[in-house]
Amino acid sequence: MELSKNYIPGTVEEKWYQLWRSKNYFKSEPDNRPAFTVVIPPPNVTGVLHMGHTLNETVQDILVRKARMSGFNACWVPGSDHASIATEAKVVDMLKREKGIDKNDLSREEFLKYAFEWKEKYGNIIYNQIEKLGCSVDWDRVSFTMDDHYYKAVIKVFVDLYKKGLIYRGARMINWDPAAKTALSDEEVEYKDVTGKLYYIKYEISINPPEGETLQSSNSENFIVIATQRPETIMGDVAVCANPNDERFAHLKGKKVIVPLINKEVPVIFDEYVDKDFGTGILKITPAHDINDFNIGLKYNLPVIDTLNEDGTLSEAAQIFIGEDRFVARKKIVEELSAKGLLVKEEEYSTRLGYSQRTNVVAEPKISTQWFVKMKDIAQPALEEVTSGRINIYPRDKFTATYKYWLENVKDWCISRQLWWGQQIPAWYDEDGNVYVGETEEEARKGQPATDNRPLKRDEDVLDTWFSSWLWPIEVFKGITQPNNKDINYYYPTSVLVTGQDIIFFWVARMIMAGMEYLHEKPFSDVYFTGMVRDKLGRKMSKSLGNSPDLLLLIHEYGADAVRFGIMISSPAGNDLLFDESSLEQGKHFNNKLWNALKLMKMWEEKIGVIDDRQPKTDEPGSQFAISWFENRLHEVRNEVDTLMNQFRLSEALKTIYSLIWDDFCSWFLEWIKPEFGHAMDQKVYEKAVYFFDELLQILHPFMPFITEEIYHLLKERKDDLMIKQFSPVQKAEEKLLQSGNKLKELISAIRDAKHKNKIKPKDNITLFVETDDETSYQPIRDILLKQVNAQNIFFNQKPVAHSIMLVTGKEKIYIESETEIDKESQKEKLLKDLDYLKGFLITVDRKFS
RNA sequence: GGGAGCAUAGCUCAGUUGGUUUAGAGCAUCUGCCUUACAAGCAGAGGGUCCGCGGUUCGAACCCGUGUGCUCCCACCA
Repeated sequence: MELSKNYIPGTVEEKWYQLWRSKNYFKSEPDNRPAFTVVIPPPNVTGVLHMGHTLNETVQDILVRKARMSGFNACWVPGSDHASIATEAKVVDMLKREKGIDKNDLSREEFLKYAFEWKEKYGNIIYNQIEKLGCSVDWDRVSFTMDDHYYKAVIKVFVDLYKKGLIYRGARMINWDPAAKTALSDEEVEYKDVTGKLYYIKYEISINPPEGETLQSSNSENFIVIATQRPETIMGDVAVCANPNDERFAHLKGKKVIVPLINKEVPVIFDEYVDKDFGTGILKITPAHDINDFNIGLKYNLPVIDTLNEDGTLSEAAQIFIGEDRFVARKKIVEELSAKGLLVKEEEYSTRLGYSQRTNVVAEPKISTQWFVKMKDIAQPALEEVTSGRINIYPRDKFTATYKYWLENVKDWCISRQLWWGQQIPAWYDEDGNVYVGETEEEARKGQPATDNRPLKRDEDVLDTWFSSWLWPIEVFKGITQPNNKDINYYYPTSVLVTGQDIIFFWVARMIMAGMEYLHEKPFSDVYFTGMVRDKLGRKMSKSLGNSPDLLLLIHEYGADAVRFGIMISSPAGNDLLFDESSLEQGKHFNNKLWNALKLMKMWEEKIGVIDDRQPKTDEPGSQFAISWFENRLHEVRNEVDTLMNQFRLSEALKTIYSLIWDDFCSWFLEWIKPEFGHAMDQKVYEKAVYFFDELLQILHPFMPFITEEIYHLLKERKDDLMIKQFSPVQKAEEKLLQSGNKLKELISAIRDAKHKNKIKPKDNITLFVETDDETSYQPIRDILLKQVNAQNIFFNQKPVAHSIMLVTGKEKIYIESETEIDKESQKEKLLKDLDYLKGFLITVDRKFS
């Protein structure tokens, strides 16, 4: 068979993925074996896989494949998330751009039709990418958070929590996204440091002018200065507030001030909340647009004047600049204040603003009636699962504290969204505003005896995406809609969750809550957080920077195995990963190394039994030594790799395997058993080499599934496939053999080095001292040395003699080049010490013939 | 403001209870080699006040203290 010069991944990958799939290797059904279950963190249905997904998916596939080969019934559930706000934004945008349709002109049903069409059209992109990456997911279990049963489960959970009193509706200050025109949860707001401006505005003190007189123009006596970042909200002011201990404002007790531009009188109030030393020491109270002001407003029973519309423009309540965008209005108001001499100054101010995670616009604090989940009680069991160690988080130090802190201080979760794409809240209202909750309208009515047959109107809003994703590990097995079914009983709790640290609150914590609430059991035993993928300069990957590579292009260029290799080798557990294409290059080279080892083996295979006319091979003992050494090295590495993988140190596990294959197998073992030029390969030795190669391919397979399967089949004709080949039990390595092998490697390196540096001339005799009486123990070494270092003469002795002596120690080579005996005390001492350390070898270089 | 993590070669990182490490790997750099599996390779080389300072110890990259720098998370200061 003719093998190509280099490994070509493309067709090989396509071939094997289809074969594996057609043989149902990815499929899982409950059986007698222990389950190893992983649910994929569902990517957004209309998204594409970015490098972060690639890392997560690769990690999961490695764990799943390893488990599958280790006697587990491995089940990896793929799927996607409807991602309500993100997807809806995309559909709205598409409708406007491609069809010129405004969402407001569509009915809910019409819009959802477009949205589902969009999902059908683009929803398969991620599945295709998951496939190309080689992920062994069970395609018969693809789940989507808007599947019929899933939708029902979400509704059922809402109703259930409502009945338990854990869901309530109320007017609260929430974060509002003026672009998407929906409420957001606190977690969906990202705070960014920005340089803003602080405007110092004059508020005149009302002096109750007699009828008919206008207000006096300002002087230092009759106005105060208030600092604000948001002059466009002054029309919503309902008071100004100072600290009661602040002497400067004591004279204002009982007075009123005039809000500029709209000339509205508001009272001066006093509260300890105000920091005397910040700004001007007095602040305006705008309950509708600031959470602190809102709280103060509640305390002093102040009115709430919302001066903004849902889209962030000024409302009629603002009286001026109605309909102008909030930022445009700010500019105009500043101009007008300035024109009227009411703007004292403006200064640069560094602050933090909340941005909507999805639309990236500044979120607006807004009073709004929304649905909330009471978190305190359901958070408690979720906290205990982690603090008790029943759920392990990796890396532990980094995230356990964060997790605890959030749960201990958890706030209620705003779950209603003013969108259409998602599970519609199962609540109905009558004309009087009474609320009816039930899975259907009929049921909702039933729950409330006081109702007559008045028509009810359903709540227009949908639920937060995370209110569906928190059921993911349960409902992918229909655990909510069909409790106690065969799948949920077998697969739950799942084994490990692999996900990004950025969704620890959004998703991980809430899944644990849902698991405890509905199955009274944790949803997974281990949580492994991967780091964030950055570019090689450490920058976040983003579309705008153009530093986020296209996964399919990378696979096309390097092959899926090389992509997997590259991303794993540079991925220290839990730390951010700096993605550099050169690591993919390294993966490609590694493919080729494996490929060439295969080529060498195939060459040998052809020559087995072919007798040539030269001397029969003489290196039998050498090969035997090589075999027993490598066998133990293999055991050693398998133990190491198991330990590392159990600790999720996958990057280190891969490095260990890489060096086992490249260095120990290719550079040492294959060289040691290589027949001398023109000689045939011994059948038994060859078979052993094939066995080792098999083992290596198996250890590597979870990391690089395609090339390993391909080589497995090219190496030998066989009926089974590597992907489902079961690992043999791990054996303990024999220390002595490992050491002998290492010593021999050191020895060969030392002699090569000595030759390189001309310390040994080609015609030199090399005398090797071995601390043993047993000649057979150094015979193999002699064989290997003869072959490896091409020494003319190698002699063995049991005691060191004079002349030039080279000591081979662990790391360095010490040459004693004297012509005389080693009688100096220091040299003797050193020699003895090194001899002890060496437990073995000494070489002398006899310069007699040089 | 509160909390967490990190700091080791040009870059990315190992270094598991302090002692077989006068500090290792991969990548990058430089120098030789197209040697009959592999130039996607082989053989070599250079490169480090283990962030600074102090302490514990026979012995510290590792433990303690302190300072500096970076990163992340949380938090309502106009």
